[in-house]
Amino acid sequence: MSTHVHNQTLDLAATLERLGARMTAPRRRLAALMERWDGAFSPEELTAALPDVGRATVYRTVKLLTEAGTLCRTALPDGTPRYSVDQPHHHHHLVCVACGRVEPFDDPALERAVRNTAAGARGRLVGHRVELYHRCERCAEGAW
Amino acid sequence: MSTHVHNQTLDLAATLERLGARMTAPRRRLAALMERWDGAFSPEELTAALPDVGRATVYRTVKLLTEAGTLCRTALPDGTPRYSVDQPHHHHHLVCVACGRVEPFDDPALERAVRNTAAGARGRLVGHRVELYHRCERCAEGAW
DNA sequence: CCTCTTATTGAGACTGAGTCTTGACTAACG
DNA sequence: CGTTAGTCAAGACTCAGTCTCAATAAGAGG
Repeated sequence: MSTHVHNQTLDLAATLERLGARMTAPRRRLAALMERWDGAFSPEELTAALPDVGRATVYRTVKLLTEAGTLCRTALPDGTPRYSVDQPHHHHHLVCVACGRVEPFDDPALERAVRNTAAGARGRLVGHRVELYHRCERCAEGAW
Repeated sequence: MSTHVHNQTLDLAATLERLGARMTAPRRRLAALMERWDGAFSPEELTAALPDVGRATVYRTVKLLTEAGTLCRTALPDGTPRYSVDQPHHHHHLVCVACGRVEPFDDPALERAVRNTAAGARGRLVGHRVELYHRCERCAEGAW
């Protein structure tokens, strides 16, 4: 049993292993940062937090982890990207319109409703996305 | 009764009136184009279709109409913008993952489910968005 | 350990969407 | 008509995201 609890959520080593990719310092630093990040983030924010890691590397790593299914990408209606460490199961997003924080949630009743709606739609359904916009407790208090 | 049926959906004249803005040739051309456009569009597509209208004008007009509530903006998960002539009532989007076409839909049962989920969420809910991704009939046939 | 191969890196050039600036134009109204 | 303020097109600018390339270092095999 080691002293440090290593990143279980991202499981970087396993992911890279699976992809046949190398474990490098920038990747480790990025993974650690995402892990301890509170909520969702954009590549820009990661770059700002790690100025000595090249922009290209940040974008490459985020893309890599997204394709590996480790990260989950979404976009606000204005197109701003939000990445978050993916929940292994199907889920949706609760987005704070003030601070941009994204929390995952899921609700079986909602899923059922979506499936029912889908049944009525023409064509082959391949997926769906639900986003709830709110003002989180923190922002509601602060009256931003 | 005039020979031409004018744009009822966009109701450009009324919208501009309401904003105290002027009715100009580029705006008329853009409105007509959006009106006859099949599905959702991006500013880029409008620009390509009307090469002699300046890019800035296209973006300004789209922004104007969006703020006026005449257009409705959304973004695919990859951030690509999709604008569509807004339905006056609350609705959601059925997006074809192959051709990018967006159709509005609404479903009272789904709305109820969202409202129920919202009731369980912390903070003040200010809105929601549901997107169903499918392969539309046209694309399903064509096997794109 | 050492060496070799090859993936990965950071710097910076590049791209393309979207915005801003500017001088010319014109809609709207008297 | 004449005036004037909103709007126009062109093109400079910005900024996120991608690509190129020479230098570096993982990690496998000796």
